[in-house]
Amino acid sequence: MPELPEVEVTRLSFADRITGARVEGVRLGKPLRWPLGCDPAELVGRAVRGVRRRGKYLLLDLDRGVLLLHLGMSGSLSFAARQAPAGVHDHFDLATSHGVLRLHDPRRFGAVVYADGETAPAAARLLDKLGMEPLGPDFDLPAFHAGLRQRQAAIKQILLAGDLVVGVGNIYACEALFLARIRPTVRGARVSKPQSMRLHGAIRDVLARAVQKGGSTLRDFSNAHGERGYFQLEAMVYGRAGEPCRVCGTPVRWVRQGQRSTYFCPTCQKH
DNA sequence: AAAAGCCCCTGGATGC
DNA sequence: TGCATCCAGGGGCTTT
Repeated sequence: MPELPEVEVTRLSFADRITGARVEGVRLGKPLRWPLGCDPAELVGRAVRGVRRRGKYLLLDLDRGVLLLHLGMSGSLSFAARQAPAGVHDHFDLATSHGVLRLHDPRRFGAVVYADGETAPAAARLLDKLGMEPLGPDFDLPAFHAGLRQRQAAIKQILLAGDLVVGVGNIYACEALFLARIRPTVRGARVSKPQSMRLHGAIRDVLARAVQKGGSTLRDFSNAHGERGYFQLEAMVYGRAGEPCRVCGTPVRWVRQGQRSTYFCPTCQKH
């Protein structure tokens, strides 16, 4: 579910309210992708300094240490003064003096990992290989183009890999490639300078607009207030196989790339 | 080194 | 109604 826009929308929806809170307790449900990495009791009493995002990870800064949260495919966070009793898919609660932060994640591909700092091994293992932040000042066009040129993989796979640019998942990779008029199967090494320039702009544009719309809610995503996103209504190709391209009318085509679905317009995205 | 597959897990939609 | 199959927003790890 959650790509960069959904993670950022989630962050914005509770960061201010949890900042300054004191941890009062932790409740763990069924196992997530990785173990927490510390005794939950150790977290009690610590203060929440703020919430940052790196790629699709949320970093909950404590006065000592950091909690890395990842929403996986089906995760969502809620933050409320009073939470209902935990449901079968609520696998992590962080009770604080300002309210309870709860991770709901049916598929349990998500994770909550404690590390003594973002450079500590438990965090660095996950964060060190991440690429450029597409909405940040470090999303450098020459570096992006050079990074693409040295790879033989399909352009869409390079975007999803996250080691060149982070946060672009299946929906936004399809959408950005459509906006840039690039065929998802083109090898990175064959992407021209004008194409990578368009793609660089399209990634920023589509992610920023998605944040504005509250993200995409395909099934059940909602921010920490329980509000849904609406960007899916503006999708040009994602999930629209067989439907007419919104630009030229050609039926949108579906292909499989590395066990993921890819959608594109064969006319608008010639190469 | 880079690319391609393999899984982790649950649930909803579809088809017979 | 019941059961099988396929698909789903991710990504680390293992194998080529």
